[in-house]
Amino acid sequence: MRIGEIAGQAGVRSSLIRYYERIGLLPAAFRVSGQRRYDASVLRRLAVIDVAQRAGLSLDEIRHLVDAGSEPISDRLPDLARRKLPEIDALIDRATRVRSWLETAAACDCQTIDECGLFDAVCQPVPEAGTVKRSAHPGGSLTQGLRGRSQAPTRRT
Amino acid sequence: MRIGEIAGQAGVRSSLIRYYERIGLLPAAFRVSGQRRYDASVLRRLAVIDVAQRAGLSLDEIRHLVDAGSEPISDRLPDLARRKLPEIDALIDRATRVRSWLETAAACDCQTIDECGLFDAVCQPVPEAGTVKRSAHPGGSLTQGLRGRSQAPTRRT
DNA sequence: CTCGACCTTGGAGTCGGCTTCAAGTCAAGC
DNA sequence: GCTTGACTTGAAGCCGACTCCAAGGTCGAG
Repeated sequence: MRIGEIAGQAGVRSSLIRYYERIGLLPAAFRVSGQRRYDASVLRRLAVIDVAQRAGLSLDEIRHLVDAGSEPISDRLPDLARRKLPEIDALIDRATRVRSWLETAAACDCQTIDECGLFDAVCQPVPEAGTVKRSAHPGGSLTQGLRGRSQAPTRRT
Repeated sequence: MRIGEIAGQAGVRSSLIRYYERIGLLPAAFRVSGQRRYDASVLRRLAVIDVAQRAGLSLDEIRHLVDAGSEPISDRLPDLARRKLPEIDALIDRATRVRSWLETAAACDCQTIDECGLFDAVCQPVPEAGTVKRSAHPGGSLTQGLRGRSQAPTRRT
């Protein structure tokens, strides 16, 4: 199949497929007089990339995972997986909090966000609510610190 | 408290707080001869923004939620919440799939990604595995279509 | 043999989310 | 009064993830 067909079936633009190839997320496609030809397996790959990315992995991280698959798995895969697990747990946790709050908000008629319990729904039980203060030791702050950010994707389209 | 102190406690840069104020995510701070002064409540706000953002809401969406709180809740809040719920459900679902795969990967010694079941762990049970083909009707494709992307944040720092 | 649809490449542009920089202001201690 | 460190602003820069564009190549139907 040519790139346009793949793109159509995957629901992405051809430019994205070329871009992924360029940055090493997809292996260089087989060419017929310059034009890329694919078999259906690239659709799986694209699906995996999509899900992983939406789950908060960067293209670079995904590339490591996927690279590992094209040749004997590098010893970096289990390491990466172990490093990434707590992050994704945190993501799921946050998303769950926000979800539950959104659920409330979808039905409520409070006058302020705080009446809706946004903060409490969304943040870890803070040691002393009201006394949201803390010694400014770097990294240790509100709800285990806003710091240490390094999450998730940006999606347009 | 001055901006630097808030930033320290929240574990972010002052520039981020100014930026959030600029784009309307934080209300314009009270000034003392030009310099911003805050009370601790802004820490809650920052925490909420952080969690929501990491849960996949854009700053713009968060602004709508948070705007609504500063004045009587706009009628857009429940709407936004209802629109956002399925998205966040999808996010949680994807993250959960990836999580379970990562868990496997952390312990495995397979030779290829596919042996690790990346695709199967990460994608919806596809109608006919192997027959990953479909009529290219826009939006309807692999794993309910990669299309319609519009998720989650980008975080550096 | 031409036409139109589709493909190629490299490079520039866009967008969200920030940070950095330059040039200047403020306040507290010596 | 002067220095020092934290603050101010606006503008520019950066990064990830893409898309778009121009100038051309490929190919199958008519």
